[in-house]
Amino acid sequence: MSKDNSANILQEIISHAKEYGFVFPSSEIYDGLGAVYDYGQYGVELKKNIQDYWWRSMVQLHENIVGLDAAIFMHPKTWKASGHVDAFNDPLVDNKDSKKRYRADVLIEEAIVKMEDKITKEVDKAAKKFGETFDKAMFLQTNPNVLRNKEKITATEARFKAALEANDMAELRQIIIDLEIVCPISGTRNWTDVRQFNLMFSTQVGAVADESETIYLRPETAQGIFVNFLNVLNTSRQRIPFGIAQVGKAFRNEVVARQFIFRTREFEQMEMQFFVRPGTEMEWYNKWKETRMAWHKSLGFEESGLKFKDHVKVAHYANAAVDIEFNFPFGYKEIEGIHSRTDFDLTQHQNLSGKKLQYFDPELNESYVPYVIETSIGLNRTILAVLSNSYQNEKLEDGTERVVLKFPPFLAPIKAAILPLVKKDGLPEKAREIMDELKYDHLCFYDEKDSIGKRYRRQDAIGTPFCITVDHDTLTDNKVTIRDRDTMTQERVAISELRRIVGEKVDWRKAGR
RNA sequence: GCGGGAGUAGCUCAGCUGGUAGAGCGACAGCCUUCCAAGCUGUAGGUCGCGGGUUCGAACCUCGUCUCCCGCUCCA
Repeated sequence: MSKDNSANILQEIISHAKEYGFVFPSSEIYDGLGAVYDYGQYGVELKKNIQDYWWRSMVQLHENIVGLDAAIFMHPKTWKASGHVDAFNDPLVDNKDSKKRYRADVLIEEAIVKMEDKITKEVDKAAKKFGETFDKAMFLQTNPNVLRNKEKITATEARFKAALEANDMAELRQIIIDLEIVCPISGTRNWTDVRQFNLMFSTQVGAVADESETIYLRPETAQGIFVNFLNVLNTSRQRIPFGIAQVGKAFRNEVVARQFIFRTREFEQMEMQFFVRPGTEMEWYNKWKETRMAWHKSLGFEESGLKFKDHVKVAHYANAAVDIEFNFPFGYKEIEGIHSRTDFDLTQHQNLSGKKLQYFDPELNESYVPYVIETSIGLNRTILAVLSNSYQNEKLEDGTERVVLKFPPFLAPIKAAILPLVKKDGLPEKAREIMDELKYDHLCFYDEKDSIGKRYRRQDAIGTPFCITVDHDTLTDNKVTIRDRDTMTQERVAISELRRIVGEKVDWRKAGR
């Protein structure tokens, strides 16, 4: 697929999502707010259905997983403990010629490594020259080249450290210039100013500014689970291994937030932290890897549209990490991450809070800080995946086209449309009767406007799996036709059977089958 | 932030060498219709992203500005 074509498909999906009430750009009447989106009448249903399905799959189907809904605001120390305060304050700098962006601290660190390499080379050279008589310790202490480089490293590190601690961006830039660091792409030293990038949004707690305290909007939901570990452990009668699941908003000041609802500054995560005995973490890591992949397949995603991608470089809190990637219109991108977080978070919280965050294991007769396997999926990304997987512009045999969203029935916003064939002869009244009965089980849609074909296509466009049509025969035989969205075929069934038939077809147990 | 593209009706877009806005689809109301968007009638909806300049006159030329989309580093 060409890049143009795939870009067009994303554009089509964005237009369709807006036109049919799935996703609207935020604050559109004020020219919009970049990379923020609102979910419309059908979007909110789709979102809720995906969320419910995840919750049921994780909490309802696993006796050893319980739910939690922790607040977005958390004690500031939380983020000190988690490492977010220190690890996600990246100074960024651009090379004006190559247009490439770098982390200023990484550039400087790399430069320091280069200096160290120089020393190593000098030592190797000398070792060759002097052979067996070579005294490495002596050489390191006396060789002028080595000493000069050593001095440079020490000086640079001191400057670097001081600049980082003082948050002095101008000084960081000056270090880059003084070290004569060049862009590996363009080879030039044409650098922009260094700018601080803060991952976390901060805000003030307290109505009076003077008395207020800066707190953060959580950048991940996980920490709410960790700080409640003891509370849940003490009240849920769960024993290790067990998990805590949570769905909620998280906020990150992304450098660039793009690609529709794929990467936004405000987003929703569906996370589960699974606490295990140390030493068994890889076993559970692999189990959750497979379990989560199977879940994605159950959404009707093509097997070829999903793949694992191991992290080469893992985050500061993890010892293993893998992404589940989905083939979006713009390529394979991460939709879920599975991390082995070790005992990093609980240990950190234990240290900072002074509370013992441990589990007494009766089998081992000892206490330990549990290890954690995290599954973390982006709800908004899943919505986009479901949308792009479902969106189809079909060419029909009769030469016409139709746009249809082939959602798995259990995810569809509207489960059934109730349509009187014509708007007279008592058909609307009969259709209303059916509507009033079915609406207690499912979200249904009543429509009597325009030709029946037009109404079918309207429902196709929002992914309604079933259209129930009341015709003249219905008045005497109490039967209706039920039209299948995907095959467009119809079946005549008794009204009394509708609840059962629709109920079975939209049952989430059907997922993946 | 840098580079590229684009802003005209809800959506997709047209609008000539500048002469103060149009289509299709959609929406709404009604008519007609016994099953797959294309029958008929009517209605609503736009200070052409915003501001300045040139001009008798700007959607169109010019300058500035804003917003959105795509790419780059970060991540669910």
